[in-house]
Amino acid sequence: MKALPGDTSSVVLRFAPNPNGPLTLGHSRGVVINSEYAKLYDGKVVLRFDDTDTKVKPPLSDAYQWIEEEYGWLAGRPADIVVRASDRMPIYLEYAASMLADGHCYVCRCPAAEFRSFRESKEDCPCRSKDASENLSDWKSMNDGVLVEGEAVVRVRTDMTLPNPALRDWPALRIQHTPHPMVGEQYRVWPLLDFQSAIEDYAQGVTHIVRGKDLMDSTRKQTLMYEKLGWEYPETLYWGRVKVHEFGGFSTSSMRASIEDGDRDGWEDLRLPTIQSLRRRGFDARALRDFWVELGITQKDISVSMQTIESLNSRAIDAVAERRSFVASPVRLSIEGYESVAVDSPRHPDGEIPGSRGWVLGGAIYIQKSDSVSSSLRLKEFADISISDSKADVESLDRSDNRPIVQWLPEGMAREAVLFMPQGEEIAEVEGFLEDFELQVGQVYQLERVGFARLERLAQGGGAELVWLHS
RNA sequence: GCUCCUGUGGUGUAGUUCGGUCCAUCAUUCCGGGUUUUCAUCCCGGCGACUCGGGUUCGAAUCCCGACAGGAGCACCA
Repeated sequence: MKALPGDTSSVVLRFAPNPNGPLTLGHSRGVVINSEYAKLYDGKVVLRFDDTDTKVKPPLSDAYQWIEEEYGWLAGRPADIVVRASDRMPIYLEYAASMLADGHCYVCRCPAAEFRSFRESKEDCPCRSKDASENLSDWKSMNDGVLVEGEAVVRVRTDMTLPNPALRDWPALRIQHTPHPMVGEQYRVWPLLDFQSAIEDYAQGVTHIVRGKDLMDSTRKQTLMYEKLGWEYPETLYWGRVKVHEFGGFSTSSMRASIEDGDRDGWEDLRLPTIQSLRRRGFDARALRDFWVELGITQKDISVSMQTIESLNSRAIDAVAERRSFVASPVRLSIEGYESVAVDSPRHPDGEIPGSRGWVLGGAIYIQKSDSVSSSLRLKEFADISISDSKADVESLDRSDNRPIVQWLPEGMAREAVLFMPQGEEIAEVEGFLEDFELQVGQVYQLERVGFARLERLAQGGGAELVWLHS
C-alpha cells in the first residue's frame, strides 16, 4: 500500500457506514483499507455509525451489531473505537448553537427550491442577514417543534459567490420528526453528514480520512468549516467508484427494497453482494483483504470481476478444504464382485490435510448422468469400468488407458443433497448425492470436478444442503 | 449550466513527484504446455496497453495546451 501522507506518528482512521443495512462488498473496501493502514502504522480505527438520517435511509436496529461483527471478520480484529452518531447528538447540537451564536451559521427558512435559485444566481438569501439573536431564537423554534420538517435548516455561512456551487452556504442541520430507531423522539433537529462528520472527526482526533471521491466536495465543505473553528482538517485520500461485473453497484437501499418486495430472500440471499452472503458461501476474509489491498486507492472508476476475488479465495482455502465427492443427477449402476472392497481417497490430494476417506463398495454405485454417456470410465481412486445396461463391469483396478476419470459414490456413502447455485436472477437447485464422510456443517469442501461449496445444513438422517462458492 | 476527478493490455495495477535505466511492472482472465487417478491446486511459456492531436526537448507514459471519453458533486441522503 502507498504510504499515508502527513504525520503518521499516531494514526487515527475511521470507517463510517450508515447502519441502514449490513455491510456490502463495497463497504469491505473501507474496512480493509482502513484496518490495513491501522496495522501498518500501529494506529487505530474508529467505527462510526452515521445514523443521523431517520427518513430517507433509516437505520436498521439489527445492523449495528451485524456491522460491528462483520468489521471484525473482515479486518481480522475488532474496531478500536465504536461510536454512534445518534449517541453523540448533544455534542453536535451544542456546536450548532455556538456556531450560530458566533455567526458561522444561520437558520435559513427559505424553501429548498428558493434557496436553490439563490445558489445558482450567487445571491444571498434574506435569512443570511439575520443577527445572532434572531438565529438563536429560530434555532430554539426548530428544536421545540414550532418549526416543522422542511421549514428551516441551519446553514454554514461560506460565500455565495464561490465558484463551486456545492460549497455555497451548505446545509448543516435539518428538522426531522420521524422517530429514530435507537434514540426515539428525543431530537427534532439532526445534523447532516458534513456537519456531523466534521465535528466527530475532530472529536475523535482522526488524522487520516480515506473516502470515495464522490465525497471530495464534502472535504471542501468541511475544510471551510474547520477554518472557521480554527481546526486543521485531516489528511484525505480518495478512491474511485467500484462496480463488480456480476453485481453492478452496492446500493444498500435498493437491496433493502428488493428484500421487502420479496424479490430476495433476505440479506443472506446468494444473489446479493452482502458480506453475509459472501460468508454464507464460504469466502475467506483473506481473499477480500488481498483483493482490496491489490487494488489500492486509485481515483479511477473501475469495474472488477468476481473472478479475481474467487482466484484469491481459491488460493486462501485450497489447502484447508477437504475433498468430497458430489454426484449431480446421479445414475445408479450395479457392480458385482466387489461388495466388501475398501476404497481410500485422500482428504487432500497434496497431503495438505493428512488422512483418507474410507469407503466400502457394496453392490451399486452412482455416477453423474453427464458422465454416463461415456461407456468406459475410470472411477477415481478405484478402477476402470465399462458400462452397459445400468451395470458397471470392472475391467482393471490399475489405470490401463486414458479414459476419463470421474467422481463417483458407492450407494452406502451417498447422502441426498442439494446444491444451491446463484445463476443470474435465479437460484438453481442441483440435486444429487454428497459423500457421507465426516460431514461438518459450516465447512467448505471442494467437490471434486465440481468446485468449492459450503455445507450449510445436515438434516438428521436426511439430506444435506450445500451453497455454491466458486469453481 | 457550474464545480471537480480520472484516462496504461479483456479486467485491475506499477511507473507519472525529480522526462532518459520503460521496445513499460505485477496480478487476474484467455491461449499453449507440464505435474496430478478432480475440469482443483501447483509449475512453465505465450498473446495483449501508455485515449487522441499539437507543443517543449537530443529524448515524453511521465511536462504544457487542446480535444475526446468516463465518473462524481451542486439533496432539508450517506
